[in-house]
Amino acid sequence: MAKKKEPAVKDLSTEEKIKAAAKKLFTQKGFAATKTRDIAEEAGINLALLNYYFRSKEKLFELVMKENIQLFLGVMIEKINNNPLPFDEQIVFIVSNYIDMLLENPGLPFFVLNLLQSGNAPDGNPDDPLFKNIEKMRNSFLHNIKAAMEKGEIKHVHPLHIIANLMGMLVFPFIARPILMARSGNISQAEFEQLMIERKKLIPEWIKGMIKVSGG
Amino acid sequence: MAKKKEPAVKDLSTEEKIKAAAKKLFTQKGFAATKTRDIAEEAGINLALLNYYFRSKEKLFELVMKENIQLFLGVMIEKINNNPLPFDEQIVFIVSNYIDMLLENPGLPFFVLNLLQSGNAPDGNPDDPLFKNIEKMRNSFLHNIKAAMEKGEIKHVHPLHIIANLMGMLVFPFIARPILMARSGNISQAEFEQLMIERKKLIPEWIKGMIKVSGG
DNA sequence: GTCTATAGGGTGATAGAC
DNA sequence: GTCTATCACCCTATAGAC
Repeated sequence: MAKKKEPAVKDLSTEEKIKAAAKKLFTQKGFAATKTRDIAEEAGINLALLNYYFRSKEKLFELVMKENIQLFLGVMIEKINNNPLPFDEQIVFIVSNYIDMLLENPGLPFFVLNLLQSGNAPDGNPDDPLFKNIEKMRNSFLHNIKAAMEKGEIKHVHPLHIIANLMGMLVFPFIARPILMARSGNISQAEFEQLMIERKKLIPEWIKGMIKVSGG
Repeated sequence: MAKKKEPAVKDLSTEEKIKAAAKKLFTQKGFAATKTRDIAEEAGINLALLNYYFRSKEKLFELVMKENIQLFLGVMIEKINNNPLPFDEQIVFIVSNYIDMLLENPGLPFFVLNLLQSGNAPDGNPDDPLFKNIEKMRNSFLHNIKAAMEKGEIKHVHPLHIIANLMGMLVFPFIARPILMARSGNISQAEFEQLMIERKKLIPEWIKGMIKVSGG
């Protein structure tokens, strides 16, 4: 904390500039397709500085990308684990927070998917701490779904259907945005965001419709 | 058609072997992360043959990947355009065909997303014929949604919500499969397929719940 | 048609001056 | 801390023998 002397004027340090540029390019194009030279150019710095601050392209990738998600995941896992909330309201909470996060980091889902697909990313294997944390969140939520089912609070379907639907509805618009916003039917940036905000209210309703105990 | 002499015994020609290997690797790891050397090895042929049959890595990519989807898209677009079916049944048709296709080509969604993300793929721009065809399918479906709304057949919501939800529920399990099938909660290959087959029946029901005219 | 050998170009990383 | 210059490597693509 006292190690580094920050300039009074916060005009983004070289280190921060690199991180920002790297984040942009990595999320946009994935690991393999991003060149260190592109990052240097985008940051307006010299190529050598990249290796001076971060040991390697891999290390930079790991650092930059994970900083974002891990923070978010930590909060979510904690909230999902300690929940006295009825299931309906858990959904509302998850949806709202997720969409807020995605609006701020629209490139993140694609990055995570790339990571999971293994091979494109430097450590896309299941032992990756990020993977572990996503799995953890999944398991916490899975646990809550099962609990709600046993209480008769929600319908009996395979819990993975619920997770797949919830996650799909949350994340898909962000990765398939070029299709949704296709040229001819044109949709502006503002309209896209408006739709996503609408979804904060709609997704919980849709999910509720799926899990509602119908028979009594 | 008469240009090339096919061997009587269909023991996969060198050309076919390359295409098969390329398809596997490209869908698995994306364009940038796939090396021509890997393709050659996977196909059990010499590296030079790859350039002999297909002019370049790019050309091979384009050819191999698009062959699959374009065929499927053509059928879907035609069916969606000429449809005397009520909206409910259109959904059933789309869902059923889509899931069948995805079970046969599980790597395809990720490939398309990579393509759309532009930069990773050689021609991930919106002028790409594949992109055009996806857009075409989207627009056809969009048209049908609007028609059904005007007939009062379904509820009034922004049509893109419906498309996003339908596509998300169809496609997401295939791209996020490593999460759904995560280690600890383990799910086997067979169980995954079983779930997807279940979804053929369930997704139309869920969608129906979303678009049902409630008031009368 | 299939191979070996290599050209030709780009990428990540570092040495060393300032 | 920042730069220039350069190395060592790996990749795609091709020339040329068989």
